Amino acid sequence: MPTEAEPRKDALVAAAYKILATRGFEGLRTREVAAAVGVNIATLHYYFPHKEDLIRGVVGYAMGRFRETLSGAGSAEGQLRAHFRGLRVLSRDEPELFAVMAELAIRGMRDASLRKIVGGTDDAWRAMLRTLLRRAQDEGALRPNLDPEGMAAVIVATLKGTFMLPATEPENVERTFRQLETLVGLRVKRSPAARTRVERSS
Amino acid sequence: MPTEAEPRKDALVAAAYKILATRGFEGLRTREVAAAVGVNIATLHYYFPHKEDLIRGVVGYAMGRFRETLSGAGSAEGQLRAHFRGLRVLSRDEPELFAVMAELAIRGMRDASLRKIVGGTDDAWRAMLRTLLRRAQDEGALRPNLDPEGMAAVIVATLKGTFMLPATEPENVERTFRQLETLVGLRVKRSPAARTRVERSS
DNA sequence: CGTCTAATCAATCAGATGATTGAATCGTAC
DNA sequence: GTACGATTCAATCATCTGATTGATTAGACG
Repeated sequence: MPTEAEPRKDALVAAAYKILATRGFEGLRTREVAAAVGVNIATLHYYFPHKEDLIRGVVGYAMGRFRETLSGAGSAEGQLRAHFRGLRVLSRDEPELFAVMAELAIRGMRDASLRKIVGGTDDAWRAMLRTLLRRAQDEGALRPNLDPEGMAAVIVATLKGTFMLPATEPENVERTFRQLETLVGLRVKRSPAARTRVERSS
Repeated sequence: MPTEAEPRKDALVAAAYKILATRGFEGLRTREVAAAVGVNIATLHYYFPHKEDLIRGVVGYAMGRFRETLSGAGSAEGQLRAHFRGLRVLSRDEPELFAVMAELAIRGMRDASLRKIVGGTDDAWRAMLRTLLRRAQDEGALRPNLDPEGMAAVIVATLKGTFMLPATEPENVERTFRQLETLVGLRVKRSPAARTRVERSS
């Protein structure tokens, strides 16, 4: 357990994480991080010689925090549902995580080593979804005419756009979410003013 | 035409826009903006008393630049196709615009007035897509069992996640794009092991 | 020419910011 | 209790950064 080994170090990372979530990189100051922990700036530099080192600490923490949510067990359909539910809960209880991830994603555009980390997590996420989709499809729980690879890419992109760049009311977030589930086949189409006609395109 | 009225002012905004795209808010310095135009800092402050004023200028420029791409004429299906094609081209020729939009979207989380602007553009985008989808649907060019409202939300979220937070290789961007078009019905399902059956939902 | 205004610049300020230094403090081993 | 390594702090540095000041230039107008 690396947690209790260096409490001060972890506290500094946690404080930086919080500030990064609320103020972004634009407003991340070493002094403020130290103050939040109630520690002298020199102490911060004792553990993290350079600001960049502290940032790497936050990156590791945030990415690990997110990767935790990727795990799961049970049927593929169940895991899929659990994954969606988990994200919904996460966005409600811990929106800071998405704020931090967004900051990191953007910074990754200018920082090759960070881009590698963020991209890796992204790829892992997409790979997990692809596998889950394929398995759920084999279980017969999903639309059969669905490309798992492409759909996984769309899901990841949609969730990133929804949770990491939420420029609108929560109602739109929920609508996006539901539509995504419908597209995958996890949700029955419940159109109230539904068209009962169904044109055939072919 | 507000463009040629104040060339220096526009040049400053353009320079700030460029720096914002490459360095983000984290690396936006008034001195650098002034230097890029070849002008004294005091001159910058003559036109933009505060840094925030300059930023507002960039916001207006970027948002206007993006809203331009939302226009269109012709059949709904044609407009939809044109819209997707336009975004593809834009992401290839002018990725800075998406970088700036991402910066603004994130900053909007902490700045109410900015959030209003970004959210407004977002809403307009979604509304346009919804209308287009509905019309294309009436034209019979799209899957009939598709909720325009929900699908518009998903499309916007996906495109934001894809272009504004591109943490992966371009190949994934293209895959996401194609899958999105397939979902809407703009692209024939070219699955080699294709299913010819078409399920009825009701 | 003289005056007024818009535009521009060199020089500078005040505060912020990442980082360093040298001196405590504290617990542990001898 | 002395010595030593690990922590922590007060004080300070060097630089950066947004902003201001006062002077200068250029053009318009009479």
